Amino acid sequence: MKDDICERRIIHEDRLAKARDLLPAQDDIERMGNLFKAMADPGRVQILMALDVQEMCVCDLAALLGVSESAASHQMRILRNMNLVKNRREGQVLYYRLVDEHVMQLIRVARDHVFETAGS
Amino acid sequence: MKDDICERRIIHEDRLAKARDLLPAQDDIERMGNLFKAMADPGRVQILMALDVQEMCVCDLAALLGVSESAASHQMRILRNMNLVKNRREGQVLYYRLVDEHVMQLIRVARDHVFETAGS
DNA sequence: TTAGTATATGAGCATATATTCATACAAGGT
DNA sequence: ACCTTGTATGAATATATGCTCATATACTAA
Repeated sequence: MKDDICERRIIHEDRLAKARDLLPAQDDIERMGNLFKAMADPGRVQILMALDVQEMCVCDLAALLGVSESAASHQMRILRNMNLVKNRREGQVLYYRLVDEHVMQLIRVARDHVFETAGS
Repeated sequence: MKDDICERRIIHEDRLAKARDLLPAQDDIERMGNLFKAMADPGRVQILMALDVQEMCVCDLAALLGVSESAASHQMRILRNMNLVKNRREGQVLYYRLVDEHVMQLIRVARDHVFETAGS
């Protein structure tokens, strides 16, 4: 039975074991990465910050970002797929808003971090 | 004097103005996006979660992720550049750790979000 | 100094991501 | 029924990202 990390140096086996112990399932890790990926774009950060204070429709958001409505719609799909926003239809207009508190918590911590580490 | 959003529909000018008002400078938005970008990879999420409980060196992290040490080093550079980790040299070994509380706060909120929206 | 270990980094390649364009769908007005 | 508006989506293209490989650097030991 071959060790799958055979050819690799391991300086601290204990730390490795401890790390492996506390990590969530690969599937959850993947989803966390995807969540951050959904926020890993300045346009989408702007969208989320804007949606924190009010509902907005796609064409408003497109105007805010200065991009086409198609591009904005693509962004919204990414945010929807990652469960960051939900929408409500009123006639022809879809109003988007954040799904829950988590999203804004992430935004706030990120903003704090950026402000505190400014210029480093 | 031409309006720079001339050809675009704007349904709610008031909301647009309000959103523009509260948004941070473009530069900060950019840095927030880059922060999330730094976390937008399952491997780096694992690294950050591991570093929350203990210092680890590059070869430990490479073993944890099951990737080459070069690949791990590249990941660490990304995390370093975005001010998520710092290191301490002890002889030939560089021990990495998280720079501050923000990083783990982001990880925790993301994990909560993922757990709560599981299967949707 | 020479050799060895731990890590960093640049180039090149494969894959992923974002935008544009064209088109499709959904709702409302006529 | 038709046309218009608001939004969604697929394909194509341009850019970005992550990996590997080769090489460079930093430190230790002999």
